[in-house]
Amino acid sequence: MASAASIKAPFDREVQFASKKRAVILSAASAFRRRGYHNTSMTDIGKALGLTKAALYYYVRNKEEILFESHLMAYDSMDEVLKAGRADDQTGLDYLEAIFRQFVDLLTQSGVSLLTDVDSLSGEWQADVLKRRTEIEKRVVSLVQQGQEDGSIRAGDARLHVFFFMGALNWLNAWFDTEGRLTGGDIADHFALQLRDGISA
Amino acid sequence: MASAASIKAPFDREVQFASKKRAVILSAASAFRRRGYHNTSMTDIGKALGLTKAALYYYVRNKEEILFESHLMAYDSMDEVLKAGRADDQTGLDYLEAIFRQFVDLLTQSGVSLLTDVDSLSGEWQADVLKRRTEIEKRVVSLVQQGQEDGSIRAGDARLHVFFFMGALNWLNAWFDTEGRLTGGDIADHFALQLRDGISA
DNA sequence: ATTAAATTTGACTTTAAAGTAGAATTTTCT
DNA sequence: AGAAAATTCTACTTTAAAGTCAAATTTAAT
Repeated sequence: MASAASIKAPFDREVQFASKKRAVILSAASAFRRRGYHNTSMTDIGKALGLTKAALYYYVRNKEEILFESHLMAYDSMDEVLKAGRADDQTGLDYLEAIFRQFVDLLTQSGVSLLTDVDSLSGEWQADVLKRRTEIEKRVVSLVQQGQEDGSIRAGDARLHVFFFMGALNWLNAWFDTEGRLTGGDIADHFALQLRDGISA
Repeated sequence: MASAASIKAPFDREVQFASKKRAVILSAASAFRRRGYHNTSMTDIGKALGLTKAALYYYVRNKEEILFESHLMAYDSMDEVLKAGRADDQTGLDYLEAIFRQFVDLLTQSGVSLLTDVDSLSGEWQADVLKRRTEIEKRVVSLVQQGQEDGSIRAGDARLHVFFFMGALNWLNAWFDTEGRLTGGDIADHFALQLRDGISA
């Protein structure tokens, strides 16, 4: 069994394989974000890594698996963010803001892509991804509700509150990397304020 | 020349042709919104109208033209909204809110779809669509700036203000028709408030 | 009723991209 | 060095969907 922290990791076959597979998925995800799933061919994905299309099939079963894993990676990152607990002195609104900032950071700085091509996934895989997304949405909705209970967030349909600012997050993918003069931090600051003012009590 | 208001319109061949072509595009746009451009085949589009795939080619040159026209229709509607002038007693913020409400109405009630598949358009067509979108964005940004000048909207990068709430608009497409219990009006009300609070001075 | 134009179709070709097979190469281990 | 395993390649097949075309049908006017 290979431990990620092991000094031997670079010589461990499983670790090698996993990290290459990960590279395939990350690179593809970035292309999907920029040009869309269907406008990115397996040949393109290979080329970006200096590989031939056929070589990719050593790491993944098919193209759909890449899309699937791209989605999972994004949701894993978001779950990770959501894991961090809330400090006792934080209001619900403060906490929500902190989470949202980290979401923005993920998208602008960590190369994580929130993809919209769920419909290109079939059956089971699509269901899995939608489940993950719904799960995260529910947790964010519940954060909003906590804020409403402690009086830091104004009343109103919590789900609509969430859809509004999650839209900003998704839309980020469409324009961000084409806008050179704004840093991820700038955007996080701005968006956090707009989120806060938009729903504070 | 066929006038749309003419009593003879139903017997006018050009009018017939135009309205059928329009139906093709609207129906396709709705499918694109729900399942995505590449997950909707010409056969699907035909079937939805009780036609065979080949019949569609009587109305459009190719599939891409449908996507192109879908985009244009959406932007035409938005331009229409933007045409309405501002009343003298309206603050910049009030005016922006009114515009935004109408955008929401378009998407929830008028069957207009704001598509994201710009990358599936090639060359000239893609450029045209992006130009239209940029144009609209600019006008909205300028509304925000007017609000900042009259003191109704707080300071800050006007483009970021706009990207935030335009994201909400785009994201609407992804979830709206799957949510039966909310009317377009509900959403417009809620979103208008969240927009307003998010950027008011 | 006939005719001409408009509309639609069934049956086809084309195309782009996914996916596969087996050979070739590189890496790791002894 | 030699063998075995891992990795990648070239060349191919398959597939799904776009797009075409000549013929059939429908519609509207004389």
